[in-house]
Amino acid sequence: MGRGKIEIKKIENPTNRQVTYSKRRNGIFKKAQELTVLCDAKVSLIMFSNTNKFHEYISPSTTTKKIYDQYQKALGIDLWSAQYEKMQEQLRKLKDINHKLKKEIRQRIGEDLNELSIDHLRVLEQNMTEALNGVRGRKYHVIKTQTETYKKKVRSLEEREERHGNLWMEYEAKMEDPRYGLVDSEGDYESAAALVNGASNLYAFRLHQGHHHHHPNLHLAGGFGPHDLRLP
Amino acid sequence: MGRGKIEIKKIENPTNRQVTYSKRRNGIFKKAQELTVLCDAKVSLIMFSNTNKFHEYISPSTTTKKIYDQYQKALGIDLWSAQYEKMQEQLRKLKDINHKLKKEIRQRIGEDLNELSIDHLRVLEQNMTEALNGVRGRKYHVIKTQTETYKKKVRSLEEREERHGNLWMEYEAKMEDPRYGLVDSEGDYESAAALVNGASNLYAFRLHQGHHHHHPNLHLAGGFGPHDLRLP
DNA sequence: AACTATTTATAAGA
DNA sequence: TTCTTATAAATAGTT
Repeated sequence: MGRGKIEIKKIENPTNRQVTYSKRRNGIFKKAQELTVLCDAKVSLIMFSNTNKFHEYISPSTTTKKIYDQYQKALGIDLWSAQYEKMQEQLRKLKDINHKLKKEIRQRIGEDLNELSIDHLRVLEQNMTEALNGVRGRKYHVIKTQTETYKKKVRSLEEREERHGNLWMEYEAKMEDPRYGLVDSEGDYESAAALVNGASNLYAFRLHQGHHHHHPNLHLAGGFGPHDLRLP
Repeated sequence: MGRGKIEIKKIENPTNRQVTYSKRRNGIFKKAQELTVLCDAKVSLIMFSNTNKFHEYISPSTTTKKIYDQYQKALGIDLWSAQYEKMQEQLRKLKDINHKLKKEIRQRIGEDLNELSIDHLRVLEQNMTEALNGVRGRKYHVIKTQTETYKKKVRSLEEREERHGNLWMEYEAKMEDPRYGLVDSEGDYESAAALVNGASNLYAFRLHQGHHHHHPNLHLAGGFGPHDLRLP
Protein backbone atom coordinates (compact mmCIF):
# COMPACT_ATOMS: atom_id res chain seq x y z
CA MET A 1 0.00 0.00 0.00
CA GLY A 2 2.09 2.77 -1.24
CA ARG A 3 3.67 4.02 -4.35
CA GLY A 4 5.11 0.59 -4.84
CA LYS A 5 4.84 -2.85 -3.36
CA ILE A 6 7.56 -3.76 -0.86
CA GLU A 7 9.01 -7.06 0.19
CA ILE A 8 8.57 -7.92 3.89
CA LYS A 9 12.19 -8.10 4.97
CA LYS A 10 14.41 -5.95 7.14
CA ILE A 11 14.88 -2.43 5.78
CA GLU A 12 18.64 -1.99 5.67
CA ASN A 13 18.70 1.79 5.35
CA PRO A 14 18.47 2.97 9.00
CA THR A 15 16.73 6.25 8.20
CA ASN A 16 14.22 4.51 6.04
CA ARG A 17 13.71 1.85 8.66
CA GLN A 18 13.12 4.50 11.33
CA VAL A 19 10.60 6.32 9.13
CA THR A 20 8.74 3.14 8.35
CA TYR A 21 8.78 2.17 12.04
CA SER A 22 7.27 5.49 12.95
CA LYS A 23 4.55 5.35 10.31
CA ARG A 24 3.62 1.75 10.85
CA ARG A 25 3.69 2.16 14.61
CA ASN A 26 1.05 4.84 14.33
CA GLY A 27 -0.90 2.61 12.01
CA ILE A 28 -0.87 -0.38 14.34
CA PHE A 29 -1.73 1.75 17.37
CA LYS A 30 -4.70 3.14 15.49
CA LYS A 31 -5.76 -0.38 14.59
CA ALA A 32 -5.43 -1.48 18.21
CA GLN A 33 -7.54 1.40 19.37
CA GLU A 34 -10.19 0.72 16.74
CA LEU A 35 -10.31 -2.94 17.69
CA THR A 36 -10.72 -1.98 21.33
CA VAL A 37 -13.69 0.21 20.56
CA LEU A 38 -15.38 -1.72 17.76
CA CYS A 39 -15.17 -5.12 19.40
CA ASP A 40 -15.02 -4.19 23.07
CA ALA A 41 -11.71 -6.02 23.34
CA LYS A 42 -8.75 -5.55 25.66
CA VAL A 43 -5.47 -5.01 23.90
CA SER A 44 -1.95 -4.64 25.21
CA LEU A 45 0.61 -3.65 22.60
CA ILE A 46 4.18 -3.14 23.72
CA MET A 47 6.99 -2.54 21.31
CA PHE A 48 10.66 -1.76 21.32
CA SER A 49 12.30 -0.38 18.20
CA ASN A 50 15.63 -1.76 17.10
CA THR A 51 17.16 1.20 18.94
CA ASN A 52 15.23 0.06 22.05
CA LYS A 53 12.80 2.94 22.01
CA PHE A 54 9.70 1.91 23.95
CA HIS A 55 6.09 2.50 22.96
CA GLU A 56 2.88 1.03 24.29
CA TYR A 57 -0.82 0.96 23.67
CA ILE A 58 -3.18 -0.32 26.32
CA SER A 59 -6.98 -0.41 26.11
CA PRO A 60 -8.48 2.21 28.42
CA SER A 61 -10.65 -0.38 30.14
CA THR A 62 -7.63 -2.18 31.60
CA THR A 63 -4.04 -1.90 32.74
CA THR A 64 -0.85 -3.58 31.69
CA LYS A 65 -0.71 -5.46 34.97
CA LYS A 66 -4.27 -6.74 34.57
CA ILE A 67 -3.52 -7.87 31.05
CA TYR A 68 -0.51 -9.71 32.25
CA ASP A 69 -2.37 -11.33 35.14
CA GLN A 70 -5.04 -12.44 32.71
CA TYR A 71 -2.37 -13.64 30.33
CA GLN A 72 -0.80 -15.80 33.02
CA LYS A 73 -4.17 -17.18 33.94
CA ALA A 74 -4.99 -17.96 30.33
CA LEU A 75 -1.76 -19.86 29.86
CA GLY A 76 -1.77 -21.38 33.31
CA ILE A 77 1.72 -20.14 34.01
CA ASP A 78 3.20 -17.68 36.46
CA LEU A 79 6.74 -16.48 36.05
CA TRP A 80 6.70 -14.93 39.51
CA SER A 81 5.08 -17.91 41.17
CA ALA A 82 8.16 -19.24 42.91
CA GLN A 83 8.62 -16.23 45.14
CA TYR A 84 4.92 -15.59 45.48
CA GLU A 85 4.07 -19.09 46.58
CA LYS A 86 6.93 -19.12 49.02
CA MET A 87 5.40 -16.11 50.73
CA GLN A 88 1.94 -17.62 50.62
CA GLU A 89 3.26 -20.71 52.32
CA GLN A 90 4.98 -18.61 54.96
CA LEU A 91 1.74 -16.78 55.60
CA ARG A 92 -0.18 -20.01 55.88
CA LYS A 93 2.27 -21.43 58.38
CA LEU A 94 2.28 -18.32 60.53
CA LYS A 95 -1.51 -18.27 60.61
CA ASP A 96 -1.51 -21.90 61.65
CA ILE A 97 1.03 -21.35 64.41
CA ASN A 98 -0.94 -18.35 65.55
CA HIS A 99 -4.08 -20.38 65.76
CA LYS A 100 -2.38 -23.00 67.87
CA LEU A 101 -0.84 -20.44 70.18
CA LYS A 102 -4.25 -18.87 70.71
CA LYS A 103 -5.68 -22.23 71.54
CA GLU A 104 -2.98 -22.86 74.13
CA ILE A 105 -3.69 -19.53 75.72
CA ARG A 106 -7.40 -20.23 75.78
CA GLN A 107 -6.78 -23.51 77.53
CA ARG A 108 -4.52 -21.83 80.02
CA ILE A 109 -7.27 -19.33 80.61
CA GLY A 110 -9.67 -22.16 81.40
CA GLU A 111 -11.55 -22.27 78.09
CA ASP A 112 -11.82 -24.91 75.41
CA LEU A 113 -11.19 -27.66 77.94
CA ASN A 114 -13.89 -29.97 76.65
CA GLU A 115 -11.75 -31.60 74.04
CA LEU A 116 -9.01 -32.48 76.54
CA SER A 117 -8.85 -35.96 77.94
CA ILE A 118 -8.52 -36.61 81.62
CA ASP A 119 -4.81 -37.19 81.16
CA HIS A 120 -4.31 -33.92 79.34
CA LEU A 121 -6.23 -32.17 82.05
CA ARG A 122 -4.02 -33.67 84.73
CA VAL A 123 -0.85 -32.56 82.97
CA LEU A 124 -2.30 -29.11 82.37
CA GLU A 125 -3.33 -28.77 85.98
CA GLN A 126 0.07 -29.83 87.25
CA ASN A 127 1.74 -27.55 84.80
CA MET A 128 -0.39 -24.56 85.74
CA THR A 129 0.13 -25.25 89.42
CA GLU A 130 3.87 -25.09 88.95
CA ALA A 131 3.63 -21.95 86.85
CA LEU A 132 1.41 -20.34 89.46
CA ASN A 133 4.01 -21.11 92.09
CA GLY A 134 6.56 -19.42 89.89
CA VAL A 135 4.43 -16.32 89.59
CA ARG A 136 3.83 -16.27 93.34
CA GLY A 137 7.52 -16.70 94.00
CA ARG A 138 8.35 -13.82 91.73
CA LYS A 139 5.65 -11.70 93.31
CA TYR A 140 7.01 -12.27 96.80
CA HIS A 141 10.50 -11.55 95.58
CA VAL A 142 9.38 -8.24 94.10
CA ILE A 143 7.51 -7.34 97.24
CA LYS A 144 10.49 -8.18 99.38
CA THR A 145 12.80 -6.11 97.23
CA GLN A 146 10.40 -3.19 97.24
CA THR A 147 10.00 -3.40 100.97
CA GLU A 148 13.72 -3.25 101.50
CA THR A 149 14.00 -0.35 99.10
CA TYR A 150 11.41 1.58 101.00
CA LYS A 151 12.93 0.75 104.33
CA LYS A 152 16.11 2.33 103.07
CA LYS A 153 14.17 5.31 101.79
CA VAL A 154 12.49 5.68 105.13
CA ARG A 155 15.84 5.69 106.87
CA SER A 156 17.19 8.17 104.35
CA LEU A 157 14.18 10.41 104.77
CA GLU A 158 14.41 10.22 108.51
CA GLU A 159 18.01 11.34 108.35
CA ARG A 160 17.09 14.24 106.08
CA GLU A 161 14.17 14.99 108.36
CA GLU A 162 16.60 15.43 111.19
CA ARG A 163 18.48 17.96 109.12
CA HIS A 164 15.64 19.74 107.28
CA GLY A 165 12.44 19.00 109.10
CA ASN A 166 9.66 19.19 106.50
CA LEU A 167 9.92 16.23 104.14
CA TRP A 168 7.89 13.86 106.22
CA MET A 169 4.62 15.00 104.73
CA GLU A 170 5.87 14.25 101.25
CA TYR A 171 6.84 10.76 102.26
CA GLU A 172 3.48 10.04 103.83
CA ALA A 173 1.70 11.15 100.68
CA LYS A 174 3.83 8.78 98.64
CA MET A 175 3.00 5.85 100.85
CA GLU A 176 -0.69 6.37 100.22
CA ASP A 177 -0.16 5.90 96.51
CA PRO A 178 -1.20 2.29 95.81
CA ARG A 179 1.78 1.92 93.48
CA TYR A 180 4.01 1.96 96.51
CA GLY A 181 1.90 -0.49 98.45
CA LEU A 182 3.88 -2.60 100.86
CA VAL A 183 1.02 -4.86 101.78
CA ASP A 184 0.75 -8.44 100.70
CA SER A 185 -3.02 -8.49 100.33
CA GLU A 186 -4.23 -9.49 96.95
CA GLY A 187 -6.39 -6.44 96.53
CA ASP A 188 -9.43 -6.54 94.30
CA TYR A 189 -9.50 -6.66 90.56
CA GLU A 190 -10.77 -3.14 90.13
CA SER A 191 -7.94 -1.46 91.93
CA ALA A 192 -5.42 -3.74 90.33
CA ALA A 193 -6.81 -2.95 86.92
CA ALA A 194 -6.49 0.73 87.54
CA LEU A 195 -2.80 0.20 88.08
CA VAL A 196 -2.01 -1.99 85.14
CA ASN A 197 -0.41 0.35 82.69
CA GLY A 198 1.74 -1.52 80.25
CA ALA A 199 -0.24 -4.69 80.79
CA SER A 200 -0.45 -7.17 77.98
CA ASN A 201 -3.89 -7.86 76.60
CA LEU A 202 -3.96 -11.06 78.51
CA TYR A 203 -4.86 -9.14 81.61
CA ALA A 204 -7.05 -6.76 79.73
CA PHE A 205 -8.89 -9.74 78.41
CA ARG A 206 -9.50 -11.28 81.78
CA LEU A 207 -10.50 -8.06 83.44
CA HIS A 208 -12.84 -7.40 80.61
CA GLN A 209 -14.51 -10.74 80.89
CA GLY A 210 -14.82 -10.89 84.61
CA HIS A 211 -15.96 -7.38 85.37
CA HIS A 212 -16.98 -5.66 82.16
CA HIS A 213 -14.58 -3.05 83.30
CA HIS A 214 -13.06 -0.63 80.86
CA HIS A 215 -9.76 1.13 81.14
CA PRO A 216 -8.24 2.97 78.21
CA ASN A 217 -4.74 1.80 79.00
CA LEU A 218 -5.74 -1.81 78.83
CA HIS A 219 -6.07 -1.85 75.05
CA LEU A 220 -2.57 -1.94 73.81
CA ALA A 221 -0.93 -4.15 71.22
CA GLY A 222 -3.78 -4.36 68.74
CA GLY A 223 -4.31 -7.47 66.74
CA PHE A 224 -4.94 -10.17 69.28
CA GLY A 225 -7.23 -8.60 71.80
CA PRO A 226 -10.28 -10.14 73.42
CA HIS A 227 -12.05 -10.76 70.17
CA ASP A 228 -9.13 -12.53 68.56
CA LEU A 229 -8.63 -14.78 71.52
CA ARG A 230 -12.09 -16.12 71.13
CA LEU A 231 -11.54 -17.18 67.53
CA PRO A 232 -11.54 -20.90 66.84
CA MET B 1 -11.88 0.33 3.84
CA GLY B 2 -14.81 -1.67 2.91
CA ARG B 3 -18.08 -1.39 1.09
CA GLY B 4 -18.98 1.50 3.32
CA LYS B 5 -17.33 3.70 5.86
CA ILE B 6 -18.01 2.74 9.48
CA GLU B 7 -18.08 4.79 12.62
CA ILE B 8 -15.56 3.71 15.27
CA LYS B 9 -17.94 2.69 18.05
CA LYS B 10 -18.89 -0.60 19.62
CA ILE B 11 -20.59 -2.98 17.21
CA GLU B 12 -23.81 -3.94 18.94
CA ASN B 13 -24.61 -7.02 16.87
CA PRO B 14 -22.63 -9.81 18.58
CA THR B 15 -22.19 -11.89 15.45
CA ASN B 16 -20.98 -8.93 13.50
CA ARG B 17 -18.69 -7.91 16.30
CA GLN B 18 -17.18 -11.37 16.48
CA VAL B 19 -16.59 -11.42 12.71
CA THR B 20 -14.99 -7.99 12.75
CA TYR B 21 -12.85 -8.99 15.71
CA SER B 22 -11.62 -12.01 13.85
CA LYS B 23 -10.82 -10.13 10.67
CA ARG B 24 -9.14 -7.18 12.32
CA ARG B 25 -7.26 -9.40 14.69
CA ASN B 26 -5.66 -11.12 11.75
CA GLY B 27 -4.94 -7.74 10.23
CA ILE B 28 -3.23 -6.37 13.32
CA PHE B 29 -1.23 -9.55 13.82
CA LYS B 30 -0.02 -9.32 10.26
CA LYS B 31 0.93 -5.69 10.83
CA ALA B 32 2.80 -6.64 13.99
CA GLN B 33 4.69 -9.35 12.18
CA GLU B 34 5.55 -7.01 9.30
CA LEU B 35 6.76 -4.36 11.70
CA THR B 36 8.90 -6.93 13.45
CA VAL B 37 10.56 -7.95 10.20
CA LEU B 38 10.76 -4.63 8.38
CA CYS B 39 12.04 -2.59 11.29
CA ASP B 40 13.76 -5.25 13.39
CA ALA B 41 11.50 -4.35 16.30
CA LYS B 42 10.24 -6.37 19.24
CA VAL B 43 6.50 -6.48 19.57
CA SER B 44 4.26 -8.01 22.20
CA LEU B 45 0.59 -7.97 21.32
CA ILE B 46 -1.85 -9.52 23.76
CA MET B 47 -5.56 -9.30 23.35
CA PHE B 48 -8.71 -10.58 24.99
CA SER B 49 -11.94 -10.51 23.06
CA ASN B 50 -15.23 -9.48 24.43
CA THR B 51 -15.78 -13.09 25.41
CA ASN B 52 -12.33 -13.27 27.02
CA LYS B 53 -10.80 -15.31 24.27
CA PHE B 54 -7.07 -14.86 24.38
CA HIS B 55 -4.71 -14.24 21.45
CA GLU B 56 -1.12 -13.13 21.36
CA TYR B 57 1.60 -12.17 18.98
CA ILE B 58 5.18 -12.05 20.15
CA SER B 59 8.20 -11.24 18.00
CA PRO B 60 10.24 -14.39 17.41
CA SER B 61 13.38 -12.69 18.73
CA THR B 62 11.96 -12.36 22.27
CA THR B 63 9.57 -13.77 24.85
CA THR B 64 6.65 -12.31 26.71
CA LYS B 65 8.58 -12.36 29.97
CA LYS B 66 11.50 -10.53 28.40
CA ILE B 67 9.16 -7.91 27.01
CA TYR B 68 7.63 -7.35 30.43
CA ASP B 69 10.97 -7.18 32.14
CA GLN B 70 12.06 -4.64 29.56
CA TYR B 71 8.75 -2.82 29.99
CA GLN B 72 9.23 -2.54 33.75
CA LYS B 73 12.79 -1.40 33.29
CA ALA B 74 11.76 1.19 30.71
CA LEU B 75 9.12 2.64 33.03
CA GLY B 76 11.22 2.23 36.15
CA ILE B 77 8.35 0.48 37.91
CA ASP B 78 7.63 -2.93 39.28
CA LEU B 79 4.12 -4.08 38.53
CA TRP B 80 4.22 -6.64 41.31
CA SER B 81 5.84 -4.64 44.05
CA ALA B 82 2.54 -3.46 45.51
CA GLN B 83 1.29 -6.97 45.98
CA TYR B 84 4.67 -8.11 47.17
CA GLU B 85 4.89 -5.43 49.80
CA LYS B 86 1.37 -6.12 50.93
CA MET B 87 2.35 -9.69 51.64
CA GLN B 88 5.52 -8.58 53.37
CA GLU B 89 3.44 -6.38 55.64
CA GLN B 90 1.05 -9.23 56.37
CA LEU B 91 3.98 -11.44 57.25
CA ARG B 92 5.42 -8.81 59.53
CA LYS B 93 2.12 -8.40 61.37
CA LEU B 94 1.63 -12.11 61.82
CA LYS B 95 5.13 -12.50 63.16
CA ASP B 96 4.49 -9.70 65.62
CA ILE B 97 1.25 -11.24 66.84
CA ASN B 98 3.03 -14.54 67.11
CA HIS B 99 5.73 -13.03 69.22
CA LYS B 100 3.21 -11.52 71.58
CA LEU B 101 1.26 -14.73 71.89
CA LYS B 102 4.43 -16.62 72.71
CA LYS B 103 5.29 -14.09 75.36
CA GLU B 104 1.89 -14.51 76.96
CA ILE B 105 2.35 -18.24 77.02
CA ARG B 106 5.82 -17.92 78.50
CA GLN B 107 4.46 -15.74 81.28
CA ARG B 108 1.69 -18.21 81.95
CA ILE B 109 4.33 -20.91 82.11
CA GLY B 110 6.18 -18.95 84.76
CA GLU B 111 8.94 -17.51 82.61
CA ASP B 112 9.81 -13.98 81.60
CA LEU B 113 8.29 -12.62 84.78
CA ASN B 114 11.11 -10.20 85.53
CA GLU B 115 9.71 -7.37 83.46
CA LEU B 116 6.32 -7.54 85.14
CA SER B 117 5.48 -5.07 87.88
CA ILE B 118 4.06 -6.17 91.17
CA ASP B 119 0.62 -5.15 89.95
CA HIS B 120 0.89 -7.17 86.79
CA LEU B 121 2.05 -10.10 88.85
CA ARG B 122 -0.95 -9.82 91.13
CA VAL B 123 -3.38 -9.76 88.22
CA LEU B 124 -1.59 -12.66 86.56
CA GLU B 125 -1.62 -14.70 89.76
CA GLN B 126 -5.31 -14.09 90.34
CA ASN B 127 -6.02 -14.86 86.74
CA MET B 128 -4.07 -18.10 86.77
CA THR B 129 -5.69 -19.15 90.02
CA GLU B 130 -9.11 -18.79 88.45
CA ALA B 131 -8.03 -20.63 85.31
CA LEU B 132 -6.57 -23.42 87.41
CA ASN B 133 -9.86 -23.75 89.24
CA GLY B 134 -11.53 -24.06 85.86
CA VAL B 135 -9.16 -26.83 84.81
CA ARG B 136 -9.66 -28.64 88.11
CA GLY B 137 -13.41 -28.30 87.81
CA ARG B 138 -13.32 -29.75 84.34
CA LYS B 139 -11.04 -32.56 85.48
CA TYR B 140 -13.36 -33.58 88.28
CA HIS B 141 -16.29 -33.42 85.94
CA VAL B 142 -14.57 -35.76 83.51
CA ILE B 143 -13.57 -38.13 86.29
CA LYS B 144 -17.11 -38.18 87.61
CA THR B 145 -18.55 -38.89 84.18
CA GLN B 146 -16.02 -41.62 83.54
CA THR B 147 -16.66 -43.20 86.90
CA GLU B 148 -20.37 -43.37 86.22
CA THR B 149 -19.77 -44.81 82.79
CA TYR B 150 -17.65 -47.57 84.25
CA LYS B 151 -20.09 -48.29 87.02
CA LYS B 152 -22.65 -48.89 84.32
CA LYS B 153 -20.22 -51.05 82.40
CA VAL B 154 -19.49 -53.04 85.50
CA ARG B 155 -23.16 -53.68 86.06
CA SER B 156 -23.60 -54.60 82.42
CA LEU B 157 -20.65 -56.95 82.54
CA GLU B 158 -21.88 -58.52 85.74
CA GLU B 159 -25.20 -59.19 84.12
CA ARG B 160 -23.55 -60.74 81.10
CA GLU B 161 -21.26 -62.66 83.41
CA GLU B 162 -24.32 -64.22 85.01
CA ARG B 163 -25.49 -65.31 81.60
CA HIS B 164 -22.20 -66.22 79.89
CA GLY B 165 -19.68 -66.69 82.60
CA ASN B 166 -16.32 -65.87 80.94
CA LEU B 167 -16.13 -62.15 80.27
CA TRP B 168 -14.81 -61.19 83.65
CA MET B 169 -11.23 -61.67 82.61
CA GLU B 170 -11.63 -59.26 79.76
CA TYR B 171 -13.02 -56.66 82.11
CA GLU B 172 -10.21 -57.03 84.59
CA ALA B 173 -7.64 -56.58 81.83
CA LYS B 174 -9.34 -53.37 80.80
CA MET B 175 -9.23 -51.96 84.27
CA GLU B 176 -5.50 -52.39 84.37
CA ASP B 177 -5.08 -50.10 81.40
CA PRO B 178 -4.14 -46.72 82.84
CA ARG B 179 -6.40 -45.02 80.33
CA TYR B 180 -9.35 -46.38 82.27
CA GLY B 181 -8.04 -45.29 85.64
CA LEU B 182 -10.66 -44.31 88.11
CA VAL B 183 -8.29 -42.96 90.70
CA ASP B 184 -8.03 -39.29 91.52
CA SER B 185 -4.35 -39.30 92.39
CA GLU B 186 -2.25 -36.87 90.45
CA GLY B 187 0.26 -39.48 89.41
CA ASP B 188 3.81 -38.55 88.52
CA TYR B 189 4.92 -36.77 85.42
CA GLU B 190 6.46 -39.83 83.84
CA SER B 191 3.33 -41.91 83.84
CA ALA B 192 1.24 -38.95 82.84
CA ALA B 193 3.55 -38.26 79.96
CA ALA B 194 3.24 -41.80 78.79
CA LEU B 195 -0.47 -41.29 78.46
CA VAL B 196 -0.50 -38.01 76.66
CA ASN B 197 -1.19 -38.98 73.12
CA GLY B 198 -2.75 -36.10 71.24
CA ALA B 199 -1.17 -33.63 73.64
CA SER B 200 -0.45 -30.15 72.42
CA ASN B 201 3.19 -29.08 72.49
CA LEU B 202 2.50 -27.05 75.52
CA TYR B 203 2.58 -30.17 77.63
CA ALA B 204 5.34 -31.66 75.60
CA PHE B 205 7.31 -28.55 76.28
CA ARG B 206 6.88 -28.66 80.02
CA LEU B 207 7.58 -32.31 80.31
CA HIS B 208 10.65 -31.81 78.24
CA GLN B 209 11.99 -29.06 80.39
CA GLY B 210 11.27 -30.59 83.71
CA HIS B 211 12.48 -34.10 83.10
CA HIS B 212 14.48 -34.21 79.91
CA HIS B 213 12.11 -36.96 79.06
CA HIS B 214 11.52 -37.95 75.48
CA HIS B 215 8.41 -39.49 74.08
CA PRO B 216 7.81 -39.79 70.35
CA ASN B 217 4.14 -38.92 70.63
CA LEU B 218 4.90 -35.65 72.30
CA HIS B 219 6.19 -33.98 69.17
CA LEU B 220 3.12 -33.18 67.21
CA ALA B 221 2.06 -29.98 65.54
CA GLY B 222 5.47 -28.82 64.41
CA GLY B 223 6.34 -25.20 64.19
CA PHE B 224 6.12 -23.85 67.70
CA GLY B 225 7.71 -26.46 69.83
CA PRO B 226 10.14 -25.96 72.69
CA HIS B 227 12.66 -24.10 70.64
CA ASP B 228 10.17 -21.64 69.25
CA LEU B 229 8.75 -20.88 72.63
CA ARG B 230 12.10 -19.66 73.80
CA LEU B 231 12.44 -17.14 71.02
CA PRO B 232 12.40 -13.47 71.98
C1' DA C 1 -15.28 -18.77 4.03
C1' DA C 2 -15.19 -15.99 -0.45
C1' DC C 3 -16.03 -11.93 -2.98
C1' DT C 4 -15.45 -7.10 -4.10
C1' DA C 5 -16.43 -2.23 -3.80
C1' DT C 6 -14.59 0.92 -1.08
C1' DT C 7 -11.95 2.79 2.51
C1' DT C 8 -7.61 3.05 4.71
C1' DA C 9 -2.66 2.62 5.18
C1' DT C 10 1.52 3.74 3.57
C1' DA C 11 5.94 4.04 0.26
C1' DA C 12 8.16 7.20 -2.05
C1' DG C 13 8.93 11.78 -2.92
C1' DA C 14 8.99 16.65 -1.54
C1' DT D 1 9.26 15.16 11.06
C1' DT D 2 5.17 16.19 8.16
C1' DC D 3 2.57 16.57 3.83
C1' DT D 4 1.30 14.71 -0.54
C1' DT D 5 -0.33 11.32 -3.46
C1' DA D 6 -0.26 7.11 -6.12
C1' DT D 7 -0.90 2.69 -5.03
C1' DA D 8 -1.14 -1.46 -2.09
C1' DA D 9 -3.65 -3.50 1.53
C1' DA D 10 -7.45 -4.10 4.61
C1' DT D 11 -11.97 -4.82 5.31
C1' DA D 12 -17.56 -3.94 5.57
C1' DG D 13 -21.15 -5.64 3.62
C1' DT D 14 -22.76 -9.12 0.87
C1' DT D 15 -23.21 -13.95 -0.89
